[in-house]
Amino acid sequence: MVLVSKGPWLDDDEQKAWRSYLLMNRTLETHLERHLQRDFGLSKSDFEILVNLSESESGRMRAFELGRATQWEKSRLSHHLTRMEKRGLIRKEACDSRYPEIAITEEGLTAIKECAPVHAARVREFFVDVFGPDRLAVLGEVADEIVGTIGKHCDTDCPLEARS
Amino acid sequence: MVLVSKGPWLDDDEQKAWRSYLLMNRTLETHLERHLQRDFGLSKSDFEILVNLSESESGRMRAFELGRATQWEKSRLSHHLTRMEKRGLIRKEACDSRYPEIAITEEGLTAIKECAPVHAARVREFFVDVFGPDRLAVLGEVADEIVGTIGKHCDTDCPLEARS
DNA sequence: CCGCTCGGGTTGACACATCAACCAATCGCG
DNA sequence: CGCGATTGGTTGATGTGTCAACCCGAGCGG
Repeated sequence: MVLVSKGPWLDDDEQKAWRSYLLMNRTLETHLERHLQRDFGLSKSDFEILVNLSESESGRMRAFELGRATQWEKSRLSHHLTRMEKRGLIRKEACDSRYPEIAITEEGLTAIKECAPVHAARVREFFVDVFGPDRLAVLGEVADEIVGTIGKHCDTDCPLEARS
Repeated sequence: MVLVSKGPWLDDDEQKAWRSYLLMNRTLETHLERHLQRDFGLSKSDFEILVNLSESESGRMRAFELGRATQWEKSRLSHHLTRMEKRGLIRKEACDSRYPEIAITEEGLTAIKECAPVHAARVREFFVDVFGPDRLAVLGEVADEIVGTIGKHCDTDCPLEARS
């Protein structure tokens, strides 16, 4: 346990930074997601699945690989995959006499190929370019530290099932 | 329209930073929210509403002031307030022969007073202290820039109703 | 006075996330 | 062999967010 030097409460600067961060998050997320939805009819979740599938060699993965890649809970994954199948973006194929594989469809492939560059451009415009290379590098470092810190904390603390 | 110097796609460093950022977000959010829920039975949304109410002088606000403060859509706000009323955290009072005011209840007040310091401590531990003052200051700046950039972009572009 | 629009707010339908319970094939081990 | 534990996956209930439609009291032009 770290001795908290300044007490548990946040001082004004810290509050301000934290709230700015929260606001940035929400703004970025809703902006990106709104456009994704409006222009291509895809949600952030759809996008994430399709990216993972399309980046794999065969365009097909076992569900739990997707789970590992996305860090989703299995039930969320299952639900979302059935919804995506209904919309024709993916297919569940029972190939090797066991658990099904998830395959991207033609439709899903064209969808992701259309929207990925546009999405990347938006990320560049509103995130990468505003940060600039130096500050972006710093952020990357800190982000990894934070993930590491929480990870360590959880190892000794909370019963997350989303571990490898 | 800015001429994108390096093309729409992200290079490796940018990809890495962006994905680190996304992962940090998810990790932080789920961690904080999970604990808030587990320890106090409050969601992030509950917390946000209660903070705003408890920070106001009278402990009561008009719904659309909450809307302005939280940047939520009005329907989300309405739904969530009715749910919170059912749980006894707030009350809707029709006071001045017009639209109702939202008042925090005793129960809501004790809830927020209990959980706020613990939550703040977690934010300090996993966010503020990992960043450290310098990097935190930088982040605050960038965050505001990004919010500003998206805001400007939206003024001339998208029909967000969540504007003052 | 009538009919307008407009702003604050509610409602309903639907998409989505989470939790707990369940199912079924397999593996370890007696 | 047999049986319990584990693993990969599904299901249903419930809480939450979003969109579009609606409601209703003001203000206002005629």
